[in-house]
Amino acid sequence: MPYEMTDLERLRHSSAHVLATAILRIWPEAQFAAGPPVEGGFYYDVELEHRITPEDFPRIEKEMLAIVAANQPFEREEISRENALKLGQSGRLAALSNRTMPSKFKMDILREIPEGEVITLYRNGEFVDLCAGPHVVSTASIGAFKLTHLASAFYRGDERNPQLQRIYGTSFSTPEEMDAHFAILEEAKKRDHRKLGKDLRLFHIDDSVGQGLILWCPAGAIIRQELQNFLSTELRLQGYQQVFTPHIARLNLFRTSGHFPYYAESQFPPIIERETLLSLASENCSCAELANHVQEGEIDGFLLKPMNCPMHIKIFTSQPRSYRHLPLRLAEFGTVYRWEQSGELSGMTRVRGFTQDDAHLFCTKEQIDTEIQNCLGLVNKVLKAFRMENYRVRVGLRDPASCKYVGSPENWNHAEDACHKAVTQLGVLYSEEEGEAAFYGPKIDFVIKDILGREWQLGTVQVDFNLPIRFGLSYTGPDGKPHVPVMIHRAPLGSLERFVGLLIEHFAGDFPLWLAPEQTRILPVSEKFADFAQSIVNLFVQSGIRASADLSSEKIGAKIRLAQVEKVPYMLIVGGREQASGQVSVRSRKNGEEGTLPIDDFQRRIQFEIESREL
RNA sequence: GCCGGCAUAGCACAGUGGUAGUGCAGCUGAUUUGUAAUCAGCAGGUCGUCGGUUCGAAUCCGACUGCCGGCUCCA
Repeated sequence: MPYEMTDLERLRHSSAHVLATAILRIWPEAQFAAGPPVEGGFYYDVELEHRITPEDFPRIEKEMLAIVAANQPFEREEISRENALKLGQSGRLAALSNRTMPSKFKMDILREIPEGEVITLYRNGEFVDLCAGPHVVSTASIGAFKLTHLASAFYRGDERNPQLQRIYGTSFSTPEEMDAHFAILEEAKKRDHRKLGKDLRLFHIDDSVGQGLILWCPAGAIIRQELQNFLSTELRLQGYQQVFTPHIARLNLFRTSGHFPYYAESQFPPIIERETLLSLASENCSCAELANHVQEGEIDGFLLKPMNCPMHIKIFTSQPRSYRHLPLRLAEFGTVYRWEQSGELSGMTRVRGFTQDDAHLFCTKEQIDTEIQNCLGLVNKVLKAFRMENYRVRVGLRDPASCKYVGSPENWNHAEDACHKAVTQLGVLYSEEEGEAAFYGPKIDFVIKDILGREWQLGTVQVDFNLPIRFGLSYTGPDGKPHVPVMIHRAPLGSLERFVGLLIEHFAGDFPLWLAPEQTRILPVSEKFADFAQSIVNLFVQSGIRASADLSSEKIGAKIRLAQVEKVPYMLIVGGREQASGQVSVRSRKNGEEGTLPIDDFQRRIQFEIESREL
């Protein structure tokens, strides 16, 4: 598929060629694979005996600078497949001259190019590369560049292939743009939720508890609780009912749902009952045999739930249902556990135990369209409440070539149609992507972009024609006959862990008042006014405002500084004048001094700000 | 999981084979303060864990654990 490169991508792609040229000047034997532009820069994958380290960067950058200064034009040349292969055989592709070793990766890539497609070379100076282009006019167009970091990557991302050294860099047409880029990176580093989470004591991950398992500290717990309260209110308004279900369930439940065999690789291993284990041990059962028994369903056990749906289904089936009960909307802040690969874990955004703001809607086929629309409306409303508006909507459809999907084609068509209609009605930008559906049904994902341009999947709405069949769900219709309901899974925030992680970065730790763990701090100018300060705290706490007093013997400047650093939204400075008049001197974190107000007035003001969830 | 880098006090860091340090935070005392850091003292460490080399290891070697960056973007 032809893809239009942006000007910046073209510049960075050309920068990758300059990087390769520079590396070849130092190590002529280097073998290159792919060198594309990426978000924030470019890279080139190289196979080289010498292990490149950051200490090599100045040397490579010096050569790159010389190549840029030499103003080498990029020349495009069409070539026949035979001649390209000949060049590759003599090591001339991605090289400065002929070499003893053939350009193996380039020849491999060459063989992948479909018959009939135009094959092109790009040259700058002595460097020749097999490349579809396009490129900038000349190396001098690269106004600023810098090598940034190293990584390793398997050729074509397949771990059976050779391991290559990946050298990352970035480039821009002017030094000013590059400075701005690094300034943004610096800012992003300050906003990193892993750093802020530690500084502001929001959460903690402890090795002795386990990788990817979040401990919510008191301050973080307040934020989570506020989010849950906010959502719970919305759920009540939209006719949901909240439920609670356990963290584990019998393995057979997940065999029925299909999660166990299908997601086995991404689940914590099953828990086998002690008696079962002892009896198997007495038969000298090996681990392999045990695993086989579990796999084949010959013994039961328990599983940490990877999904909440089967439990909600069991609440659905706990009593006879009729069409009058539908739609039945069961919601739960349900914690699920998934076995993410250790290298994939990161802070709160990629974890092994997380809490979904989950719900399952049981409805009739006729109700699907309305329910999906309402779900999308809810997600939209929630994201707007945080002014997280930099997102796109992705509709995941079947991959027509794959047979991994469960459910009849008719049902899939119906579901995909309903998603399409709902997204269209929502009136937001969306893309429909084949192969992105879940195995049980099509889905609509909300993908949000963070400050670094990384995309995170948050909210999701998924239609499921499959589970109702697997669990034999039915309701009595107006005709008095049983009918199969349709299920919709949906989570507006996705997971509270990931959402809070992104929220920390979104607000850079400066939470709006309604989310702030400590909303206001009373700062007496001296210990003489400690009692007055404490009385204000008591008053506020009784009214549900999160307040505390700094009764240390520090000077007022130090108290203010500490409150600023700890990102407390409001500071109330109190001394003799305030005590005499029953007032407080208000200082806001954002705007500094805001003048003196009667205590009641200030209290009303922030209560309004809290209740309206002002940003 | 794989590759690379990293691991020293609660946090940020110094210390490259010879008695483990600095700043902030903490505790104690003094100070009683008016809008972003008052002063002094004290305490805090099996230098991630285990093993090896050495007269001697935070430092050199190995394994493990954890963290960070990558591992999709293809000529």
